[in-house]
Amino acid sequence: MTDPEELLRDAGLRVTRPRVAVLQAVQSHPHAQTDLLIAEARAQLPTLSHQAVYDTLHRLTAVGLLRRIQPAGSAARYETRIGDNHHHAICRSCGDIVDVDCVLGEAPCLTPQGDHGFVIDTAEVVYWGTCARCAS
Amino acid sequence: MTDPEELLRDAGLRVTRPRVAVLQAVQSHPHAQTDLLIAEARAQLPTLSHQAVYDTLHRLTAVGLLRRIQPAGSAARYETRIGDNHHHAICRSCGDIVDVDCVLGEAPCLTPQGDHGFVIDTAEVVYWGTCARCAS
DNA sequence: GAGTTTTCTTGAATCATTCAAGAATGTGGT
DNA sequence: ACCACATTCTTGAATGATTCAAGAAAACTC
Repeated sequence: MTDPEELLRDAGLRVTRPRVAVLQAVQSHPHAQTDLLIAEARAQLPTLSHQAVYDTLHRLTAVGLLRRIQPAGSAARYETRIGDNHHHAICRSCGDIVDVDCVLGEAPCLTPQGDHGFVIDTAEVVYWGTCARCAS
Repeated sequence: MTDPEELLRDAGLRVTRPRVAVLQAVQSHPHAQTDLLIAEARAQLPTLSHQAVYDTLHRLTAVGLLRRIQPAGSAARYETRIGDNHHHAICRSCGDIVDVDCVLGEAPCLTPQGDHGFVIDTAEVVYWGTCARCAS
């Protein structure tokens, strides 16, 4: 199911032009930063305010339609692939991000030692390196 | 070896009062954010500028004396424990960070599948959850 | 189609961080 | 110890992503 209107309605949110435009922008540009999403959404809806995009991204993240990624040294990024415990590889050179399915089927490190009484709900893994293009 | 002056000299850096004060601040406040480190360093050196602290933190990170951590939703944090591939558990409620030694002795997920040709040098793991105090 | 609530626009504010230029300080050689 | 030079520090302004606030516009309900 990738229809923006349907996704919004099923999440219990009002279906508005700004929300549809933002969701489509994220769908077609995975891992994009907010400023690119603003530009993309404005291609559909030129009068759209940046604030509406910020609001929408927060809202969609809160209801679970989007996942927010905030790698060190980068502004926030968003993706629609959620709930499958995948991780990310980030290029130190160009900042490009690709999805990575963890080798270990299950969430790998969910029971660390010496956790000081933490109740852990998520293990987030980021692979830092150099992408194929930058490596050559 | 934890003597600030010696550490700086061995790293090939000039030993200055600001650098000593900043390094001591990080040593005694692991995972602290920059603003706290500025305050702590100023307890030793009241005239210290914030810019000197930023410069010093960058410099010490570049030469490997410090490690920078930038969890989602937080300003940059620094620690002196480096080079041992340890990870962090972060409390969603209070933002507290504790060190965690990974269950798997070796860097756990350094050979992900479908890496799209990435040359990966580091796997960073962040455990998100609730700390003991906030859970009660 | 009217009312109510939610959402959007506009414009200003915030915060961590960075930039830039001149003053101060550390270090190696005499 | 002192000098010269390079590095580092202070000061003050600028940046950029994000948030705050108030009124206008648009959805959904009946």
